[in-house]
Amino acid sequence: MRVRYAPSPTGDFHVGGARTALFNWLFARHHGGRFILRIEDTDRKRYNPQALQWLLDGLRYLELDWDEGPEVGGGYGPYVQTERLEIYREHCGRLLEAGAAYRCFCTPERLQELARQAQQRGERGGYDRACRNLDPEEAARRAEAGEPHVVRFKMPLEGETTVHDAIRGDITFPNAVLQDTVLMKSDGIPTYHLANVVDDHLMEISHVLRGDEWVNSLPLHIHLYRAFGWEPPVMAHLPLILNPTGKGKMSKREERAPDGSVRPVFVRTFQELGYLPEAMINFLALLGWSYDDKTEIMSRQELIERFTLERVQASPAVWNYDKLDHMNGYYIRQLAPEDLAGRLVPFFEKAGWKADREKVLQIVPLIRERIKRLSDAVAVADFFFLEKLPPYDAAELIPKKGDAAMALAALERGREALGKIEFTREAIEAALRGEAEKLGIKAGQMFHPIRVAISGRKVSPPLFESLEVLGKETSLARIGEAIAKLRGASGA
RNA sequence: GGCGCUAUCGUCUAGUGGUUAGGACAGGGCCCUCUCAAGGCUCAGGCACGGGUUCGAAUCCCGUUAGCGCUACCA
Repeated sequence: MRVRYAPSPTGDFHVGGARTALFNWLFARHHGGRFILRIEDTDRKRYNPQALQWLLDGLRYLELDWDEGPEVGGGYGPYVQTERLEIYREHCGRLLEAGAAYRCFCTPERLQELARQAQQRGERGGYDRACRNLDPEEAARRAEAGEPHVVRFKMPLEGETTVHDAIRGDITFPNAVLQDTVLMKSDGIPTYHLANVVDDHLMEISHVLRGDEWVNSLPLHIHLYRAFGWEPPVMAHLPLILNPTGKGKMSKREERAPDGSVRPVFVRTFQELGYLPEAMINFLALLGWSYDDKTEIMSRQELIERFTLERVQASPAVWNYDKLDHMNGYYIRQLAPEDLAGRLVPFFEKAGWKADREKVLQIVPLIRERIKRLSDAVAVADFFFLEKLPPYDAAELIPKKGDAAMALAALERGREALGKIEFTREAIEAALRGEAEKLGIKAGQMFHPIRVAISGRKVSPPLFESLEVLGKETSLARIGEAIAKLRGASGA
């Protein structure tokens, strides 16, 4: 079995595309087939030279390896469509010769006018097939003379076309609504339809798994295969991914909110935010596919073993960031501490901190249950790395049902007690609890000011462990700063 | 507008004629607890509507409605 993922390099690698790639990849790996990557760059206007790199990087991040395609080659190349132009021209010629297609000399202006008139009538009608009945020999002469033209496919005018989709079953279209679609543009570059069909055949693709937005062009594709005298591959249209709002296809753009947060839609952004490839794969696999009534967490290997087309959903799926975050958090917690530490280091370094592995390894147990994305660790663990704590208000130091005097007492007694002990988790806890008791305050009221003093925040990783990792010197210094801040604020 | 696809908790889904309609995320509560998490227990929440077929429909058929997609010399 041979399947392909055939993206168009027009922009950033989108999660919708990643899902399509993943289903093809899982299908190939499950059946021991080949996964082919083909670049469909026939749209010169929207071509983006960075897109290919984004795509390749994204596939590598997700660990979706391709057996044939760019960089790896293969026996059916080239795998970039603009390097195959001669092949399409030759095949287009065959269609022309067989009378299955015709040259159309209608100008863009005429087409526009046609559309305008249709709209005036409240219709949407397409091309009027004015050139369909031109004498082929005369048309050939005009083309020879250099007259600009496109090549259109001759769709049947009457009756209906029934096509088969492996997921949806038979689908029937009245031929009257089908268009004489352009196969070859006036610049000699084929449209998607021609190039795609020709390549899928020549590359011996056995199963086409693509997005649902293509079902309406399936009749054209099937007629193309027939016109060439080819057997079409098994066609399967995957359910679309919808926006979290449920309104429309998943957005192709991501905008940064004023606070810098993003709702990622590009694979690159998910990677930058610290989504684990194993979580992405697992989540994406469940978007339009399921294994049974209980199992959701599945390794790459399990996914490969279990993936079948039969269990692919026909209905569209709404993207759910909460579920992805949950899953990513789960996978983060499953990571061995050394592994997690290694993955965290780049994020800390990007924040500008000296993050040696040893230190990160100490921090990992304190934060692994508190992050959903690797990048979250930066905000959670900042106080371990920062030389100077970000400014906070003295009022933050005051515990619940307490006042400045209580905070001050807790800090002063805490500092004194901590100064006298060996800095281990157990000793720290014992010392702090002891002081709380002596002061006649609740343990929480004792811990709160110290937490804020060492982390600069009301919410932090576990206090005793944090103190231990921070070390005696830094801890006492920060408590000292808090005392000074509190004294200053109380107007002394 | 036309054509096509789809329709089970808010969301992802299990379910293929007989089930107390199951699970997960999100939400509520309780437990654990130094904050926040994580974890455990638990509650609430659904077969779009209307007709058939059948002894019996979430499951099969038809219609309605709704959502989405396509309707380019873009893919």
